[in-house]
Amino acid sequence: MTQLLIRKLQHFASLSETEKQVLAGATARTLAFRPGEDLVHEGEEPAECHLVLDGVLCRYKLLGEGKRQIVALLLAGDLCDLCGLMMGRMDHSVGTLSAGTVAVIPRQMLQGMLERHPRIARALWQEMVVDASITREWVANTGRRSAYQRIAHLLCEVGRRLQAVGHASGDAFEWPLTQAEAADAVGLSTVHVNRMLQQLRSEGLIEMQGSAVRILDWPGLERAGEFSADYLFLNAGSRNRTLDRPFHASMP
Amino acid sequence: MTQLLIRKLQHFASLSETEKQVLAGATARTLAFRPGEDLVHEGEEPAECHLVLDGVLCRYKLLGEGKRQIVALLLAGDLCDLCGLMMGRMDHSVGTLSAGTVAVIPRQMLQGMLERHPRIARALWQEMVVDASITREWVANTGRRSAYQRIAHLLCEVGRRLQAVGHASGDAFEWPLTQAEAADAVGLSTVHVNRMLQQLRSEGLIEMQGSAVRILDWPGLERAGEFSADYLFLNAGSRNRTLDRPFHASMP
DNA sequence: CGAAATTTTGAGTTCACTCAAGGATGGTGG
DNA sequence: CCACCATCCTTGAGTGAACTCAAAATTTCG
Repeated sequence: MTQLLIRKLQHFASLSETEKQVLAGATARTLAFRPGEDLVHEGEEPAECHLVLDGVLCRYKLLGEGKRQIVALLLAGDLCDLCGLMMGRMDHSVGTLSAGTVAVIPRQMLQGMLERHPRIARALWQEMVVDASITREWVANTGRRSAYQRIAHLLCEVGRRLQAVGHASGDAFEWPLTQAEAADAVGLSTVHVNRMLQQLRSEGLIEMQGSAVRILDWPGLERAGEFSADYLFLNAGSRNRTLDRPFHASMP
Repeated sequence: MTQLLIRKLQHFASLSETEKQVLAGATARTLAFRPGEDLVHEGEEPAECHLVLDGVLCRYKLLGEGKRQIVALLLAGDLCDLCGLMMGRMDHSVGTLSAGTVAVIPRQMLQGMLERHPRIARALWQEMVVDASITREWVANTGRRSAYQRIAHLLCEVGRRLQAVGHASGDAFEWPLTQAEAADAVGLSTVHVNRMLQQLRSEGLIEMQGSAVRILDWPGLERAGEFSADYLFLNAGSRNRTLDRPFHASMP
């Protein structure tokens, strides 16, 4: 259940038994969702914090003339709206792309964890640092890579992240995006996404059947997308890090 | 000196006198820089934490074929490499765009503040949340806006942020970017940046002389760039926020 | 003052877009 | 179980925004 989060946070900070229990008990309830729903809207303060258990969501922004930009994908283990609770207002919306479930963590619960469990607070902070790192890579992706590279890069990222949380079967995984949604994620038109996917398939790098993808040639795909997984911090042990001791944080 | 940081962090959390003194004493020394230097490189762990006092730096990533993408601008009051200290490794490089100075905060000092001053830790966290919010807007900017809009948007952002830290004189401020650098920031070619700037000038929205810009028509420029300052959280008071009480965070 | 960097201009090219229509797919209800 | 509808994917042709290359004009700086 919340095992996902615990496992993930442990990447950053090894947690005590007590802390693990606190985390495990943090979930008030779970919430099932279908594709096309919105969890929070830009400008609102989220009522609670949502943790993805299953399925895929996205952070997105609506721009002029009906344009949309997806600015992040939220997979199992990701927190949807902690930033909104931190700042009192969401700078973006969160919507669902597939069916799935989220765990709901009441804000008092979160507040309590932050106050009483320094290592949890630290781990949550780091979780958000990784989120920011991914967003920076997206800027580079949309800003300076060709259409072909962008799509390859996106495939690599989703694949590696799903593998990391155990939501892939070997090199195959559910592809959570329609081509229109992929277009909104990498800043291309739907038609062009279609053509780039066809090219990747014809080159034998990937294989798609229905909503399932299989990466046939990981090195080839990573080369095609200039992908290096470093920015995902998937293997960040808690060792050898500078700011690596208990600390506190608070509000007035 | 570090007044900049104090003022900024106070946006988020009102600090006690003790905390302000701690912050004021956090700076070990200052470091002057010239354009074209690098503070930290991707992959490294920063030795210390740098706070911009004056001048402009950028976060950037180098991609294949000599391409470069600037993923953030660092202005007075911004922290350059806290994320690197948090994660033990930088996911990007930090370079200077102008001459200026940074304050150097030793990591033990930072560590001590995080351990002993919850509100400072919280404020630093929020500082990074705002950084992430800006990066998301950059994804939207490069992904879904026209060249004309991107340049207008960048001008608005830099102007508003410089105004917020008192580094603008009314509607005029130092423009810290060459056209090649602006191109790397918004994902365009140098030549096209030049043409878009000319267009903005000919439309009477801005005025440039040397490295100084004046915004002649704020509403017009914001309209041109689909700009809304919300994502900058410039006026985020500490009131009415959910996670707004002391908390702690730590490492194993 | 001269060298280097930056900005500007022009012309031709290309990558990705738009528009439009035809297939495929999948879910729903009869 | 099949028919239907909606959504999604695919294809083609023409267009356009932004790119590249190259060179001239300007500014900056030692």
